[in-house]
Amino acid sequence: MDETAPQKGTVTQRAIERIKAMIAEGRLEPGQRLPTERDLAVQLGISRSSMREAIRALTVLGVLEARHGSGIYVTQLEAGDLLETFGVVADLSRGPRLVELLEVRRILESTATALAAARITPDQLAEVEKHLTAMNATDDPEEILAHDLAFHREIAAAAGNETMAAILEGLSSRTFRARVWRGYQEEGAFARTRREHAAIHRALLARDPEAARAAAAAHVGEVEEWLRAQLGG
Amino acid sequence: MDETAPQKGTVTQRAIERIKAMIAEGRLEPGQRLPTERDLAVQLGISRSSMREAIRALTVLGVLEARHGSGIYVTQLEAGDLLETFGVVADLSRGPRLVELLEVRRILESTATALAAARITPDQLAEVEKHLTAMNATDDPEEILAHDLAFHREIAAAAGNETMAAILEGLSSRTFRARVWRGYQEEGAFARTRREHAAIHRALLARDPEAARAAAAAHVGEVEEWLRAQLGG
DNA sequence: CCACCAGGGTGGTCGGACCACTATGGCTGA
DNA sequence: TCAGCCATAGTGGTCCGACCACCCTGGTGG
Repeated sequence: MDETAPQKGTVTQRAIERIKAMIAEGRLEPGQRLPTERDLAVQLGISRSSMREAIRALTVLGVLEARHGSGIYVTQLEAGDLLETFGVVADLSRGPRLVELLEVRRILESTATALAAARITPDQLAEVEKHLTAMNATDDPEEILAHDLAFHREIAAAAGNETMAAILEGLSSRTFRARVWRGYQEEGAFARTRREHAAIHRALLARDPEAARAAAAAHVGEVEEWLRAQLGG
Repeated sequence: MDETAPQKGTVTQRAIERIKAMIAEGRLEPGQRLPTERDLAVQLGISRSSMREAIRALTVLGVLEARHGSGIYVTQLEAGDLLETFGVVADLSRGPRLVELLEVRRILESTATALAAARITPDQLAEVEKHLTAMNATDDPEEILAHDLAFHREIAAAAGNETMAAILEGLSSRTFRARVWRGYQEEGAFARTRREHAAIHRALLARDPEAARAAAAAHVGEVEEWLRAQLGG
């Protein structure tokens, strides 16, 4: 019997787990710098190539950050860092799963908007209004989309739950919305969208959580139903 | 002027984007096999090392799957595949962010339970009851935790939204719950937990969505409040 | 005292070699 | 004839060593 080798999975996978464990146990603090790739490889008894694959994997997960010429650092491990990959799900989903994603977004966005109605500050509200106005003042689809995203992002931020905001960000990522919105807006949904945004804004202004929840749910629900019909027909 | 090189970011990062784009554009179907690492490296004009890092990154994201000796394949791109990384967020989050995660879970889980009350089949209900009974029949914390997880997983599955179920799975991952549950249950919360589970089951049995929503929200909310108090004190 | 810059150290890339595993096809034996 | 075995080619997994591109620091010269 040989008790030295745990030997499960690839060495790279083990290295990933080891580093994750070090962070989870607090032996590596957010923002802290790690040893060199070369040193880490020696410590874990693997080659630099395998270690680099592990580091790369943790980098795309938003756990580590590699700075060329400087070193490897643990990110701040904030919601935005770790949930950036959530956008990948939205970008690679098609068909029925798009509807499911919109359903999740409807649930979270309606709650976030309700919370925002109760907590939003005058400054944040002004920011929301800025994007609402800008959105209605142009005909450029690209610009409309940008302000639309910012409008909802500000509201999510005002809800005071960074994690929820980060998830919603992923569910509304540029490429995801561009794919769905394109067809939706081409059917002349601009007027309806404008009305729904106005309703959300009105609820925020009135600090009415229930109205805000309903308005947001209806807003996302419209797109959801349209997409469902697209797939069904 | 040289129009050949886009030259943004590292070559590995570019390779990741290229492959993601191929999948998003439908040039690579779910389950399909990719060219070999060596061929892919030649196609994208990079070294095999860099290509391997790109593949490893997409592997941990649940987009690709490498089978030793066989080849590299696109996953089915189902919710479970792509959202597996969501558990990392739960595992590496601490302090206030844990509360935020529980808040997200409360929102999604209450909705999922409400949907389940309306849609659950007799078979699924029997499965839920099985875990409920098993959970109440043992004193082994490990076993209780396992059945607790399964109890909620079955309910989430009955809601009929795989994406939501996958997110909840990540938010309830074993290590995440073990960390929070440990302290919570040590304070003699077993009885309360048992009562709350019974309430959820009763609502499912009565096919009462509103009661189910309330029971699930209260269930998660209890833990949420306890954790908030832990941090505050 | 400050601005500059050269050097060492870091991550990024490359090429090649070998190992571990899989899958295929032909061969063997019933 | 055909089922089962097995050599083998091809695949991903690992390692090594070299070089490049970039940063940061400390010394230098003004």
